[in-house]
Amino acid sequence: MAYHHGNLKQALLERAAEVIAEKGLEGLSLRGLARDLDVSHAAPRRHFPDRESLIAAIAKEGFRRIVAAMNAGADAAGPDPVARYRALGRSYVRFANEDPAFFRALNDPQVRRIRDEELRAHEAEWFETLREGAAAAQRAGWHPEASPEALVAFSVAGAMGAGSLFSDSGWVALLEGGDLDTLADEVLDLIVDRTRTTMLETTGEGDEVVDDRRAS
Amino acid sequence: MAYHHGNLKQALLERAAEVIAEKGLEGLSLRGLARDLDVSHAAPRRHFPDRESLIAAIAKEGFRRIVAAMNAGADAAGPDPVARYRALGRSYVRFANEDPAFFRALNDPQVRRIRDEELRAHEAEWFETLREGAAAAQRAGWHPEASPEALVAFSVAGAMGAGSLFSDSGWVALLEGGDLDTLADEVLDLIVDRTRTTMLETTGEGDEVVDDRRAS
DNA sequence: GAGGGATGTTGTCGTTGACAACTCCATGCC
DNA sequence: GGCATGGAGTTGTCAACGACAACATCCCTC
Repeated sequence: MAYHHGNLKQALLERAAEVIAEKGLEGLSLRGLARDLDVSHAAPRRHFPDRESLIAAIAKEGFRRIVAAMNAGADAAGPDPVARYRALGRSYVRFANEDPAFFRALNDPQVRRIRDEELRAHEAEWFETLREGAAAAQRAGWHPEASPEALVAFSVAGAMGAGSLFSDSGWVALLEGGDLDTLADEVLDLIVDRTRTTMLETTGEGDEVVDDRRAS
Repeated sequence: MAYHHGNLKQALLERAAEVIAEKGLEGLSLRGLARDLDVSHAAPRRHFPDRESLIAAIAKEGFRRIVAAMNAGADAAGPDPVARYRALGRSYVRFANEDPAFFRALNDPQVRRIRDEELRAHEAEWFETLREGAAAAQRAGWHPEASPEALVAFSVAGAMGAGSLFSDSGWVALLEGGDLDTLADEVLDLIVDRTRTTMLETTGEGDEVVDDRRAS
């Protein structure tokens, strides 16, 4: 135990998440992590060949978590596709607030430049989660007039924008009044806009709509 | 002219914008700029005491430009407040595509951490531009049911999200089909959603609505 | 019990941001 | 005309960092 750390890779990832939360991504250094974990400055290299690969690993974990959070939120919202769609977005914003380190890692331009096959697969999975949620909502009568791809872009933009806005203290300071959670709910309402849903009379399923605001 | 550069400060800012466009913000180094401009490594220090102040200057210029672009777009959209509001967002997204260096600088988390009074003033000015646009649109009958602050948050989130989405080649690659400009227009339509505007019969001004898609 | 791979260490190099001390030069003032 | 002043640029240096190489140690397996 004196020589070998035991589980350095996991420890690096955990400490890295802490550092990102404290000082941001640009404050993350391999040597700093090594110091924090009492290993030599080159030890991290055994697990991550360079700084970028460590960041990529963090980002992958972030996508895993956020997709899991979104799916969990949707499942908690019940069967109605529009409610599920709303829960996807709400969970995304919630994640941005509750796990800012990972959220920042996901949207950091430095991360966005990384060309890593696995990372792109995780990105795509997140994207597809929103795509399928939007498509299901549209099949259930939401925005029947819009093109599916426009709804995808609208969903992605709305989620990323709301997440960025509410997780950035600088922007939040410019928002006047009220509870942030309430405001986020109102923004989600504007995005989802249930009045744009044409109720499908054939099934009647859309009539008893679950209120997903408190669901996740 | 051999000793003095003549206009090093401006040259630094211009070259910095180029570098950001090429390699991103993290690829920007004071020493690199000095090399590019054939001055000594410490020369930039006379104009920008540290790297952060240079980046802050870039970001300030970016906010100036984007506010100008948004106001110009709104003016070109005519008198209808909802059309003007839509043009604000459309101009923002257009700016994100046409001037990616400055757009990235604005939204970079590194920039968002900078505590610079002038920079915050510029941020606030941008924010207020959207706030006033949204408020005017609401006074003209747009989303009369929503709380004003929710509309502000929705507007900011929509603009930032759409800008981030369409200016990031990684996300764009996941969007299927079609022309990006058209898709951006459709997303703006979903955000603005003219059908949510209650026409004010008293003035009748809202009846002849300008189509602001081609306006800016 | 002898490899051999995985893990960690020491040492080094080039780059960078920050800082100090010095030099150059334009301008204004006596 | 000579000189002070301060803005602008230079050289030199330091600490921190990422990357790399060479070496050391540990553990597992055959």
